[in-house]
Amino acid sequence: MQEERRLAVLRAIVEDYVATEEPVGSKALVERHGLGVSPATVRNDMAALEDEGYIAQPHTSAGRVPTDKGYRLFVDRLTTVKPMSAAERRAVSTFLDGAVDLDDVVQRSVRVLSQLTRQVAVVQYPTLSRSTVRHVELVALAPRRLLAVLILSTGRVEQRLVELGADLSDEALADLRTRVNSVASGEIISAAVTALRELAAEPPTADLAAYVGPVVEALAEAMSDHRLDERIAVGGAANLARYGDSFDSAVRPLLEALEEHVVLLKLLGEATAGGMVTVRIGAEGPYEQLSSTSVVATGYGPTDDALATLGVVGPTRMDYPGTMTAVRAVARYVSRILDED
Amino acid sequence: MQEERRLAVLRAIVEDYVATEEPVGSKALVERHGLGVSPATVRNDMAALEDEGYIAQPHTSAGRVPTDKGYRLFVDRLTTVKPMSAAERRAVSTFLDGAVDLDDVVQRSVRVLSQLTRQVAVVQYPTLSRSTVRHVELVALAPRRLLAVLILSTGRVEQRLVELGADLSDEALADLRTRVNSVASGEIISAAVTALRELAAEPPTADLAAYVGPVVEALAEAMSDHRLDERIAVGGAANLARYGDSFDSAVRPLLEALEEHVVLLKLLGEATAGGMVTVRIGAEGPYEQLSSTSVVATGYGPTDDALATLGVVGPTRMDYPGTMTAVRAVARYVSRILDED
DNA sequence: ATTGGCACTCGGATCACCGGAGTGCCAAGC
DNA sequence: GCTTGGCACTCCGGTGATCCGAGTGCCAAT
Repeated sequence: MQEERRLAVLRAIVEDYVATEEPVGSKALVERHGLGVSPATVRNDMAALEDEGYIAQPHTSAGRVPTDKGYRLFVDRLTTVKPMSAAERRAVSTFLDGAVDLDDVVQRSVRVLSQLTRQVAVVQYPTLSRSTVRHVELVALAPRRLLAVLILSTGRVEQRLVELGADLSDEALADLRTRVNSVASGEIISAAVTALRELAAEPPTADLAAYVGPVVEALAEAMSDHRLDERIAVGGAANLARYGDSFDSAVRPLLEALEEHVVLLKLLGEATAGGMVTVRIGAEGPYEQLSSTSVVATGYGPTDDALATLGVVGPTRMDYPGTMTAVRAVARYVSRILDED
Repeated sequence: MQEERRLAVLRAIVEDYVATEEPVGSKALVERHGLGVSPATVRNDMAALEDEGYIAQPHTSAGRVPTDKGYRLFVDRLTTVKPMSAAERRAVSTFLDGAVDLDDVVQRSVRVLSQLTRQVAVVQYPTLSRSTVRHVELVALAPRRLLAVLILSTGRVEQRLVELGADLSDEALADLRTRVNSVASGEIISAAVTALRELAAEPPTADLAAYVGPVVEALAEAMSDHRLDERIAVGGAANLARYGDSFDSAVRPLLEALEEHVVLLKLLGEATAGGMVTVRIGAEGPYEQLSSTSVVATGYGPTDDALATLGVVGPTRMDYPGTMTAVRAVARYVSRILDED
């Protein structure tokens, strides 16, 4: 069946090109891979593949190079999952296990991911929207000023200063504290916000009417602070130095993107749950200038639904199978760690 | 006086080389700058400058290029302070004035500095060691667990969970809170740590003996957490794309350094107080691999003694006067902003 | 459908060549 | 004693010309 062999040829081309970074010709192909046909046959297949847009030649009479479409087919149908070596696996787990807090987990993830893939790694901090409120604390700093401390299930702590319109008694504070916690603790952020707003709309006692407003507003603001959703860690930018050719055209926009966290987030895309790894190849992404870079990403988080996204960014010419398993593995480990505490 | 003219020649060489990125020859030199002598004279001066090691020729019969030593002399003696344009000044102040909190101030500083200098900007977060304790708050979360919140004069807030060996009464907590604040509030970090340790060593009441230890330890640990001293923001890495030539040799190690915050800190060097800008040229720095990059940095902070360091990193071939004024200006603005609140 | 053969293409390396910018030095001039 | 014009020399960098080889497409044979 020649259709089958054509795909084998495409796979071989992709693998060789990724390994050598040079256009691959028919002869070298039959030598390096054990497909039992002659170069001429392969040439016919290549011509067909080129007609269908899976490969292209940079110049007449040069070898073939996969197109975005070719990579896409490769990723979708030709990838054989290659497991990580035991050593790699061990390195990941021991390195990540040493983390002391959320920041550290993210930091270490970025590092290990970039080293594993030799690519630029990007890890989004766990999103607030999916996490739950563990506890709310209200602390009187002065008669008319208090500190609202918000502790989330992800381990993140946010605090806000609140100025009050009237002096606050200890009893009222204690009352407010219990009421706030009873409606918010254990709730998903979004649910907590609405519950708090309801509380503010109908103050249970006249005593509280003067305080509940500003306190709830401060908490709601802290919970939905969008700047937090945008927090991102980047690592392994030095790997960009391996781009070698096509410098100003490829690396510069990428470096710019890495500093624009909003852009980066859009690049990573929506978090995908359940161990699914998303691959965006070249021009499939949202940014024209990054048409020669691919993104391999996946969601991660305690349960099955993703809390945030993590992945790597690299040239379209990258080792997709290896990168995908690395991304998947790191996501799994991070999820497990976040689950523990 | 020929000595004087020699220096003028050196200055002209540096300026031209920085502007054109090409070795500068005697003829072009007399044309572009109005030194009223002939090329031959300049050639003699150049020969002398070369003997003294201030300039060098990349190849025989090419123009001259400044050496590190030449840049050093230029920076030390030949720099004329060039003030920023009114527009630039306005841009800096309006951009920085929009900052909402400490993080934002640092973030914006990095951005404005990198845009101003078209170089990689580095800003160290205000060091804890110089800041003072504004307030300590202790919050009971459970009978045997409390949250210690540390508020610093820089606006930074740190919190630690503390597990206690025995149940804590409200009265003891209030007592502990006042005692801790009375010895720590307003003190420099280092003084606060020692004062707290003394408190822990000799508990004033038997009641407190069981709690004061862990609480003080948590606070002291938060105060002297060295990871905080290492926090750094980097921006403008995309400017590295302008390096063009000498890529793997120069950009790669720099990208690596930018991720190693410890390295970066060492690179920035000690904070210098009082508006003094430090310039480290090429091999003067502590890292061999960064021998073709220079660092322009200065301390910044509310008063005259520096709280932290900020600066830019770029190729030895950079516009030193412009960069120095930009760094100085940003440091001044940031200092002022930190002073306000 | 596959394969060997063959003519053809074209990119990239090599080499010779040349021009021009720049230098060093020397002798003449102020 | 500087400065300057002149001059021979060097050598980098660009421009062609040439050549080699990898690779292709096509065709006829199997």
